[in-house]
Amino acid sequence: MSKRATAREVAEQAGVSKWTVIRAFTPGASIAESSRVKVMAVAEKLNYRPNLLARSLATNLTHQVAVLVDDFENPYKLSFLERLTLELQSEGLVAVLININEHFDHVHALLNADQRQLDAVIMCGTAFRTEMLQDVRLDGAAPIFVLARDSQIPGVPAINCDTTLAIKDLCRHLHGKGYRRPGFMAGPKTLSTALGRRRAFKAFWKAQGIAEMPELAAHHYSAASGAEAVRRYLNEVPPAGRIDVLLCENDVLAFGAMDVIRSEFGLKVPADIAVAGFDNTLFAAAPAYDLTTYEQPVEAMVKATVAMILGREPKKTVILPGRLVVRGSA
Amino acid sequence: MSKRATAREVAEQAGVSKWTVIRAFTPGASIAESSRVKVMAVAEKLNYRPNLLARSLATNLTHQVAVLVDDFENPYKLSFLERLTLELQSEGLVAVLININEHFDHVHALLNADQRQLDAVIMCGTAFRTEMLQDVRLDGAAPIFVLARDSQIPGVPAINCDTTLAIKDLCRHLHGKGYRRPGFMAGPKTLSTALGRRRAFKAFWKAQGIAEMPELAAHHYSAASGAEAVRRYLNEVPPAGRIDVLLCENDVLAFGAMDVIRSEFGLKVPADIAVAGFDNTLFAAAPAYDLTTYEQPVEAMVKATVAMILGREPKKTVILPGRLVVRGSA
DNA sequence: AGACTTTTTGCTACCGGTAGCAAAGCATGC
DNA sequence: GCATGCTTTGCTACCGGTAGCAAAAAGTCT
Repeated sequence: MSKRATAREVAEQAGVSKWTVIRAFTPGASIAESSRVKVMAVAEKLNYRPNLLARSLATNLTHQVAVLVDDFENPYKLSFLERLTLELQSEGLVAVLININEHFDHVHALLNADQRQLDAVIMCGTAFRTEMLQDVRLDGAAPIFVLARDSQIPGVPAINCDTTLAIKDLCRHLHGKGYRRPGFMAGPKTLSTALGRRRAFKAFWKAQGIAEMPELAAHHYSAASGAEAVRRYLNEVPPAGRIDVLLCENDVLAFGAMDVIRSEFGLKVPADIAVAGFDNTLFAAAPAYDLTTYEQPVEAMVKATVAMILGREPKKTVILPGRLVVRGSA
Repeated sequence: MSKRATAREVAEQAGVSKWTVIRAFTPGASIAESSRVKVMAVAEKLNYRPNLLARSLATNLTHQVAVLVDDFENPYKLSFLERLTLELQSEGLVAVLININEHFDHVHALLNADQRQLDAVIMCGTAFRTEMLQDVRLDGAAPIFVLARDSQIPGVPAINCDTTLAIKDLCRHLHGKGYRRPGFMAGPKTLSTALGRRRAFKAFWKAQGIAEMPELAAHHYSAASGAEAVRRYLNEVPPAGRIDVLLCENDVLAFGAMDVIRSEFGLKVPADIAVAGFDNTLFAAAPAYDLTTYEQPVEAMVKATVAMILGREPKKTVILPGRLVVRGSA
């Protein structure tokens, strides 16, 4: 009794061929209303539903999309996943969540996605190295999209927030507030996204006639790394020579930085050192942090990605503007 | 050129039958070393890899597991997802992430998972109502597991932290610290998990001769709801009659509560009102909150779940002990 | 009623694998 | 040289659908 009913079984009981059963379940198929009703009654009785696996094999479409994630320390990723799954599901697609790590890297994940015949691959991570992808031969494989990050790979479109504009907006705000000794906290150096943000940051302040810009390096995108970087800086630099504002590459780094600035050094944010972040994580709004930050247009980015996956929009890199969120920390 | 190579094509080029090609890719299959080498060379040349979709259709095993999530506001869910995907992937399984919401409820998700022939369903959510499942007829469908929550459904095992023990541990700690006017903040009332926690809380304090225990009701498991609940309470109750410690059903509620207690009412935590949570979210350790909380044994829970999915362990409800994490907030 | 059109139904071939049987290939013992 | 047993290979049937053609049934017109 435990086996699923198939179209053939329904057909037998309804006294039609299995193709008529299939047609009853295919919207727009040519079938007489009378036999549709008859088939549906039997299908209901036998609890029949079409096997999507078999359909996928025949149509070469799985309606599944791989989502590669490597950064589970950033709560921001959760809202991304929420929006993304929501948007995919509303289009009849489903997300296959793949955790990228030392044991299962991007190449593995792509080959796996390919073998599973997934319709598309969304790379939604931070730490991956695009060079790795050059070596993979994926002839008839699923199209790849890079979400919330730049893409260096030819033919692989990126869907990203306009970070140059974002950094400029943030810096303009900070400059307007009167800060003149800016510092920048960057994540892992090898990443191109980080490079772009840093470049924009330096360019802005140079244009304001400010050349000195300490750079605090965080090894990972985690609060602990942000904390460590700012701890090192504050231990090295005496109060007189310190920065008066710190722009962090993302909110999580900023949280770690604020924790150390306040708890370990007894300094005030923003009075002694102002702090700004990037992402507008859930916690950024909490009074405990009250972080000035920049919000990525998550919904628009996700919609653009899904539109490309569905072929509604041409596959090409899209850069969307975000929104400056001013709060008390800077 | 863009189509994927199939076993048949490899077979033709290698001068063998397609079954020999398949055997070359099947560990432990009976095949001569010489032909294995020959096949592999051609496969490499044509960039052939077996089509897992076709395999799934034939074997009735997809090696995919549905993970239903409905609570994307809790950063804790992210660490759960990380561990879960890691564990699944290490066993050759993959997680299909399904976002449960008003438009796509559990019944939809289960039917969808069934049609996609997924091997198992993990319900990893908070707000779903188990009653809904009673109506679904899933004859030969995938086994369902409830993770990090109780299960009321007969035949559906739960893998959960021992919340009764947890609440007792937490309360014992709070009592030991001298608190005598406890309050409890509960999430949505209809949920059985919430009921269990509340019951354990009341039982403990009653045993200590304390009968008065205000209950602050949060409508969702979100910081905003936690904030709102505590705001309402503090506005209603004059300082003299207030609780001296608040145990929240999860960390996120506790964060919201602390925000309001400190920022809106200028009270000190723990001096005026101590606060404790549940989950040990990433942010619980941050100096800004420094939250006393209880850590669920995520890794053990996830391992137990996957072991049952793989059939290594009998499918039955498992309750695992967690760990009290004492910090400054209580 | 017969010719013609349109709708409905059944069919073959296929998607790319798996399962397990039967035949072929090969080495060994007598 | 031949029976014997093991390894290797090829085969048919199948998993549960889709695609599109051909035949059958129903409807329309004169």
